[in-house]
Amino acid sequence: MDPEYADALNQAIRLLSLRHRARAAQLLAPLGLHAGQEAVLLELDRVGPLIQAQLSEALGCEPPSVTLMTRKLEVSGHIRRTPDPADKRATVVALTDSGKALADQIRELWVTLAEETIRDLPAATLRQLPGILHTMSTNVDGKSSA
Amino acid sequence: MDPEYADALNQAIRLLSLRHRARAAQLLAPLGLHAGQEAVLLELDRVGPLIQAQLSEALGCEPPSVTLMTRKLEVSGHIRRTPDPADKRATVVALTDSGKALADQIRELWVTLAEETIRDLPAATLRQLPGILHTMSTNVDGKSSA
DNA sequence: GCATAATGGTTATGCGCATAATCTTATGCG
DNA sequence: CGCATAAGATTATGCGCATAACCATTATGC
Repeated sequence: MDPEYADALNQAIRLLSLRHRARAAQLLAPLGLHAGQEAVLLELDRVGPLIQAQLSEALGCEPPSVTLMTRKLEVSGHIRRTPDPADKRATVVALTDSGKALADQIRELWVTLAEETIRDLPAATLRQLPGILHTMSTNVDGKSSA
Repeated sequence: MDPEYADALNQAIRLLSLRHRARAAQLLAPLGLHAGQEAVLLELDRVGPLIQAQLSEALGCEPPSVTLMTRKLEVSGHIRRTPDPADKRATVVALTDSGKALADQIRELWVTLAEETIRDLPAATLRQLPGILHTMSTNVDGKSSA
């Protein structure tokens, strides 16, 4: 492959990551949230209470990160962490009412973020875009291939 | 816009960011580099010595981040930081020989990373992809609009 | 020509991510 | 059973990013 193309591609992905995350942080700040925490709330709102291991899998980040993030969301009052009666190792994490309310607000913010992001892209591109991004994610995911 | 589409899009971007960065980190680790440092070396290799403010602009991250990253790359011996004689506030950053050699290796790694990333994507998509990513980046970049 | 603003850097602090090591509980197998 | 192994979670540490506050230098405008 052409090294210039490779460089342009990797750089573009890196820049998009930085900027998209930065913009998300701007939008989430008024809610008292930091970028990354919204994924926890949205996931819990989608599928209900989860074990931290399941949450880790869903978020695509490692267990230690989940421990710290959930702890902070707990002290903020948006999440409840209770020991799993069926498995004494596990702790199940669930949304509080405040967390549910926040999830709704996040979803609204995310519509505006998505609209900003795709501005001026043709409709045909928009139809393919989620699939393209998903393909690239799984392509580069070490856990599935290796 | 459809909230589900927005959610899927934002989530896909977040996941791609995490995974692409994680894979980059895996590839860079044997070189003794951490994800993010490669951008410094590649940029300096592209355009030559830079003031930190210019580097900050080019990398898309804030000056304090540049201070810390360049310091670490300096102690690793891949970069030289010298005071700018023309402007006593500025410090100019340049690659050492070791840094140049590393930049070459990074470019090779980035070809394999890019090839992995775009596996199974149709050629038509590949032609548009850099433009799409760039459009989204600038769309979501606060500094241009706000 | 001097006060004021703007620019370049750094320090301090905090968050999200990572890996490595450790502890506890579950589970599989002889 | 009992014991080795796996799985869930945490602690410690380190990096890349951010913002806020601060200092030193340069540029600006009356």
